[in-house]
Amino acid sequence: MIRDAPARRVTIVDVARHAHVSTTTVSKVLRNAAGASPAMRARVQRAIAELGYRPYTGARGMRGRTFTIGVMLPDIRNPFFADVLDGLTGGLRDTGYQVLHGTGRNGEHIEARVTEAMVDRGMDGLILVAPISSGAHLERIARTVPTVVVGRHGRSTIYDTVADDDHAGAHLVVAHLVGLGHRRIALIDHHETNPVRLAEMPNAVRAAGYRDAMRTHGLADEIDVVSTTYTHDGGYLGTRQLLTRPAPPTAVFTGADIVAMGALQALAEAGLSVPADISIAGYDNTAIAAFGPISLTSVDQAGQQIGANAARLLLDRIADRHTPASHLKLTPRLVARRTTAPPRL
Amino acid sequence: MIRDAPARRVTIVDVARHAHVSTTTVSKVLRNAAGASPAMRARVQRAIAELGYRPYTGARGMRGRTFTIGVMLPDIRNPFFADVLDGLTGGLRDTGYQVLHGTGRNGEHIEARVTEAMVDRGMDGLILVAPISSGAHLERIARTVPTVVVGRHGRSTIYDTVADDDHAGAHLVVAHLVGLGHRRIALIDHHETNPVRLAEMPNAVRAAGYRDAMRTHGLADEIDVVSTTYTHDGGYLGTRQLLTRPAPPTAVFTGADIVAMGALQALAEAGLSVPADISIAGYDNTAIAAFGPISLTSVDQAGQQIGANAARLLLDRIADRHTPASHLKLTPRLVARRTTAPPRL
DNA sequence: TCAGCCGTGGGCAACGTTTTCCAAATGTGT
DNA sequence: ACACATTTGGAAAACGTTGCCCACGGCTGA
Repeated sequence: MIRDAPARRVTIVDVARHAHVSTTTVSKVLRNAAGASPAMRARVQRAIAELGYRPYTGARGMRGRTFTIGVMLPDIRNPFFADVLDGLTGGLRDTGYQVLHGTGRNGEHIEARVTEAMVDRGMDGLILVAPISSGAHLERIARTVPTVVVGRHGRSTIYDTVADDDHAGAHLVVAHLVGLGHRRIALIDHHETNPVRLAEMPNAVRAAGYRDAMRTHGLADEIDVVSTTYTHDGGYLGTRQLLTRPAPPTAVFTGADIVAMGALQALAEAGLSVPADISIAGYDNTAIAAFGPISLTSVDQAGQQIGANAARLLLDRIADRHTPASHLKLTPRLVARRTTAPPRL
Repeated sequence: MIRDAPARRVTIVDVARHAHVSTTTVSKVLRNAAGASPAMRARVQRAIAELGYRPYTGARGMRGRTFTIGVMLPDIRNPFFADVLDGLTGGLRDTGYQVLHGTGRNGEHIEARVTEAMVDRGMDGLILVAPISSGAHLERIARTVPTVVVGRHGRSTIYDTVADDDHAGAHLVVAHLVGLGHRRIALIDHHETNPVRLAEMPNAVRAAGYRDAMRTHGLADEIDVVSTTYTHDGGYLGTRQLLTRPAPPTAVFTGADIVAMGALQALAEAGLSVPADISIAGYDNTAIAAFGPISLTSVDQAGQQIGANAARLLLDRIADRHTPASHLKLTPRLVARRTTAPPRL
């Protein structure tokens, strides 16, 4: 025989029998609820340890709680989300909640599947990181289970949000580049048509911030936006497109570090050197930006803090569903590195 | 009032009442089990759609299945694991299973918490990617729920495994470097003392493969191993250590791409250029290795395929728990790029 | 015509836990 | 010693789903 018949799981009934008490008492000890004497507690604890009992979450769920927090991440490859996740798990440590995550893959359909799967599994709270779902879907979810949305700028009354101040972040970058003497500053943006998302998604807000900052610095005529995608390939293609301009930009602001990577690759292939020929700035300050040989100027939006705050808000929301929704906006910070310098001449 | 009282979830009873049938019939339709006429099916389907009913997984779990596959990832930052996850979810698409993952953080304690949480949640199958837990723990898990272990070389009779042939991979790298003319080829390894893991963990097998290959090429005397950790910092520190050698190596094989990143940084700081002064090879062929400005020579272990195979094995294992355990070993491939070249002189 | 057989739909118990209620036991103040 | 409050432990009913049964009706074949 290759593997034993899977031994029946130890249940609360087994523990009760083994400790010569009722299941009620065991349950009280488990939840350390009132109504069990210290002596009983000790006895039950011992039985639990001896039998290696672990409560079955499915059954607990049927009575209301699963001690599980679901986290929807759009993309496991973006290290910024890893920072957020670190902050989250840090904030949820020692709370008795277990964090499980699912990947939405930046697809509306897959994202809906993941979030509904989490609801179906009776999770006690949800954290949705940079979701692309419609506001209506988000509100429907949030009405069912306490929810915090990270990295999106809507001001729902139903769910809390934590986001980076992307508008300010874009201003930081433009100000930095203008300060270095640049005027032809282009933006590589993530193409977006949906009007709701156009207002709420970080990329849209960054783009708006860029336009606004350009105008503020009297560079309204130099506004130049290429719409691609927030991917390595998007940065590559967008940059190639920019290089065909009659007067190519002297600096490119990419809305995300990965996009900047694609841009760097396109520039290397075109034989242009950074920052001598052209300056590049990213957004997110991911580990790769800090990496020496790359040394990308970027905007740090403090993923860990965002995650930690989201965790805190979620715990508050679970504790009381009736307080008004909070909307936190964290201030970003420019990290100037070696991919930005004054333009030639 | 800020948010409505969370509406009671629609249950199978509601559907049954709405369709004027029994819950049994609804259940049959849900699982498309035999014993329901086409007419009934249609009626029930309509009721389900009208009410927006979704089965509650917790209750299903109590009857045996949760349609959930749990994936333990050690570290969400390593893009290689993202490849594995892509392969996994690809292989599990359209099976009705939902994938949820948890992070073990390369900590024995946290990893145990995550895996047990998955068991507690009644998951139908588990995929453990590069776990660091003891073999005993893994077998205990696998006895409870169908389990596939990815990236570890033990040959358990209880769980299936899928791994890269790390021994062969190390041979590929050494052969490549020797072919370029290198003799002083050092290895940066992950420090490991636990004897079981020493035999089973990929890093250990890579190290063994390195030693073996060096001997094969008559370079037994040149074997030089620095033990640090498989992190960026580990690569940085290990490389600094190697540079203090009386006769520093002309080539460094790092057991992972991230380690190579740290190495590159240390070399850049030391004013050495790659590959003119020293060659560097990594392992995993992560996206960053392929990235133009880096262009790291690496070993591709086909994360997607590993994941897809793990998914297939798991589905087989769920279908039949009694077939003997399979142990797949996938052949890696060297991807030579611009960080390796013949040594000076 | 009738025994036997399917096919169809439903009743009901079970899964493991929490929680409400209740009874018994214990303690307190006279 | 007695009434009364408090503490302690347990019985039992949920929670939502599945799957084993069974009953009923219509058909088949002799």
